[in-house]
Amino acid sequence: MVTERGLQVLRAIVQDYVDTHEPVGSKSIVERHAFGVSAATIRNDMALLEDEELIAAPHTSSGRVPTDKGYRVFVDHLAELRPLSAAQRAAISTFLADPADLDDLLARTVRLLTQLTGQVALVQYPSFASANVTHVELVRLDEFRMLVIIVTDTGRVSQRLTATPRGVDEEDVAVLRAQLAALIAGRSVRSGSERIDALRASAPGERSRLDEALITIAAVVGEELDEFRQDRLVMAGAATLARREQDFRGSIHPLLEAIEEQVTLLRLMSEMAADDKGLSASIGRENAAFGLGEASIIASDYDATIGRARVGLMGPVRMDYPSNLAAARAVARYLTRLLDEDDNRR
Amino acid sequence: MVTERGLQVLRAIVQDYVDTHEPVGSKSIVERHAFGVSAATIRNDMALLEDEELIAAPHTSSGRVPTDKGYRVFVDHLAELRPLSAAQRAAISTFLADPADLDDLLARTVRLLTQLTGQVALVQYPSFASANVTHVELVRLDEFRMLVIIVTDTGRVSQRLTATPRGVDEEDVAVLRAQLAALIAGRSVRSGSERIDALRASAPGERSRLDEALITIAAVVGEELDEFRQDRLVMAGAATLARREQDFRGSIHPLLEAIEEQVTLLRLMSEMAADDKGLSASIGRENAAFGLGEASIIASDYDATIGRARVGLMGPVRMDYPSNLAAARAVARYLTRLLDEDDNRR
DNA sequence: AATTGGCACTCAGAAGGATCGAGTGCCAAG
DNA sequence: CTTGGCACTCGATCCTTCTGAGTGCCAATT
Repeated sequence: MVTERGLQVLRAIVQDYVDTHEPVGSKSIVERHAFGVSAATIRNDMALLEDEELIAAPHTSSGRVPTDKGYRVFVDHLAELRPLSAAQRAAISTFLADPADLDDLLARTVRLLTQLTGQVALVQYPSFASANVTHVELVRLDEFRMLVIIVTDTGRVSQRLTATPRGVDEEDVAVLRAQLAALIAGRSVRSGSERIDALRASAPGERSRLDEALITIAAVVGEELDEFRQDRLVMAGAATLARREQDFRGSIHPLLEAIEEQVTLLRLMSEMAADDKGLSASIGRENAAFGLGEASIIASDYDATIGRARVGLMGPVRMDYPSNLAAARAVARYLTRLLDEDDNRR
Repeated sequence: MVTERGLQVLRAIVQDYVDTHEPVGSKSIVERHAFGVSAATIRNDMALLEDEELIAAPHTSSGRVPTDKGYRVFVDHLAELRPLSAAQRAAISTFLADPADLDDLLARTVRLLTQLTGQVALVQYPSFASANVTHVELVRLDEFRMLVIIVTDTGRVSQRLTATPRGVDEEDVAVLRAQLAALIAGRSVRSGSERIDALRASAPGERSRLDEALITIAAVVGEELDEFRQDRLVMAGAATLARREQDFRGSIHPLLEAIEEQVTLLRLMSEMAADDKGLSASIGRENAAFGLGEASIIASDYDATIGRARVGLMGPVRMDYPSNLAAARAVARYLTRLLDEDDNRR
C-alpha cells in the first residue's frame, strides 16, 4: 500500500523529472522538497511506488522516472493547476480580441495556445450537426454552372459550384429554390440530410424534368450537409516538436504523421473522457492504438450555443501537466465567453 | 581550369554522395565509374574541383562532398532528368483522375508528389489576379447579417458574411446588388479592386443612406478581392522530414517553421528563376535569406488558362535532383493538361 | 512499526589511450 | 598528362579505467 507521503513523493518525482529531464534520486528529493525525513525513508517509499509500477528505474541503481501509470495518478489525484500569470491572461484577451469570424477566432486560438505552452495546439471546431439550416440559395451563373449556398443559424456558410441541370433557366431556378427551401430550411443539418436521402429514394417512377433537376441538386446539397457533420481540427506548433526530439524516444515521426493525418487526432480528441471540470488527458501508452504511445494529449472542453468541442495540446508524456491544463482551460473558458457573447449579440 | 573529365568526376561525386550519404574518395570513384584512369589521376582532378570550390573535404584526408556551388553546377550542366518508371506514370494518372474541383485536384497533387519523391511537396495555387469577376451576389439573411458572394470566370467562388447595414431591406439589397454588379462585374479582380478603392475615396461630401451602405459593402468586397490576389500554397509530407534529421545539420526546425509560416515558402517559390523548360532550383545557401540554408527547393511551372504557378519539392541539399526534377515536371505537365481540358470542356 | 545512518554494490557515462584504415598530397618515373 | 608509391592525417572504433550518483539492505534508534 502506498501511503499519503508516498504519493507526495510521487508528486515530487514527477515535478522534478519534468523540470530536470533527469531520473530523480532519493537524495535530490530531500534536498529540493521539505519532507522532514531522511533519504533512506524516501527510498523505502520509492520501493513501494516501484512495486505499484508508478515509477521505474531506467537501470539498476539509477534515479527513478515516473511511469505512464505514475503520470496518470499524478494528473488525476495530485496535480493542482498552476494559475496563469498576469501576462498570460493579458495575452489571451488581447490575442483573441475582435475576431472577424469563427475561422479567424479558432485560427488565432490555436496560435495563442501554442505560444502560451510551447506545445502543439489542437482546436476542434464545434460540431455543426445540430445547427439549423436558415437559407438555401441557388444562383445560376450561366448555362453550365450554378452555385448552391447553404447558411446555418450558427453563422456557417458553405457554397458549392455544380453543373446547371440541362435546360434549366432562371425561372426554373426560382422554383427549385423554393422547393429546396421547403425541403430543408428551418430544419437541422441532420434532419435536412435525412429528408434529402428520403427524397432521392422516393418515387423512382415518373418524374418531371424539374423533379429530376431537383433531385440532382438536392444530392449536392446533401453532400454538403454531410460535410457539415464532419468534425474539423485546426493545429499549430508542429515546428516546436523539432526541438524536443529526444522526448519522443528519438522520433517525432508519428506525431508529424498524426498532424498531417488529422483524422487520427480528431478521433482521439473525441474519445477522451473528460472529468467534471471538462478537462481530459490521455497519457503515453493510452494513445498507443493511435500510434502515439510516446505522446500525451490534454484537452479542455469549450462550450457555446453553437456546439461543444475541445481545445487541446499534444506534447511529450513528460510535459508540465499543471501548466498546460491550466492554459487549455483558461483559453477554453475565454473562448466560451466570446462565443456566447457573440451569440447574444446576434 | 576544370576539364571535361573534371566535370564528370563532379557528377560522379554528386551521384555517389547522394546515394551513400558518405564522403566520396578517389578510389571508390574509379571502382564505381568506368573512368579508365587511375585513382591518382582522379585525385588531381579533385584537387582542381576543390580549388574551384565545387567540392570540399569535411576534414583533412577524408573523401569529398559537393559544395552548394557544386550542386548548382551539377543541376545546371550535368544532370539529366531521370525518366519516371511506368509505375510512377501510372500512379500519376490514376491518382489525379476525375478531380471534383481545383481544391481537390491540388490537394491530391501535393499528396501524389510527396508519395512519388518522399520529399515535402509544395503546390502553388494559380494566381487569380487576372481572373474576371462574373457575378456578385448579395443575400440578405436577416436584419443583421448578409452574405456577399463573388464568382470569377476561373470558377473560384468566395463568400463572406458581413453585417447588414442598418435599415437596409430586401428592396435596397436589390438596388445595391445592381450597383455592385455595375461596378465590378465583367472586370478583372485587379481592376475591380481599384474601382472600389476609387469609390471609397470619392465624394466624401453628401451621401445618401444607400450610398453609405454601398460603400460599406464595397469595402468588404474589396477585401475579398484582395484576398483573391494573394497566392496560396498547399503542402504535404512534413512527416517525412523526421526520418532525415541529420540531413539538415541536425535540425529540421527551420523547415517545419517555414511550412507553418507558408509566407516564406510562397515568396521563395515565386522568386525562383526558371530555366527555359520551366524548371527551377534553389540550393542550400541560396535560401539562407529565408532561413532555409540547409535545404533545397526545386520547382516546375505548370500552366493553364486560369493562371500560371508552380509545383515544387523541398528537401535536403543532398537530394536526388534528377529524379525529383523529373517527378515535378511530370506532375506539372499532367496538371497543365488536366486544367486545359477542364477549361475547354467548360 | 517507522525511521535512520551506514555500507557494500551497481552501472552508465566520461576520460584516456591504442589501433585501424580510408583517404589525401606529393613526387619521381613512365 | 598519367601513374604507382609512400608518408601522413585524422575520424571512428574499441578497450580499459575511473568516478559518482544512486540503490538495497541491515542493524540500531525512536
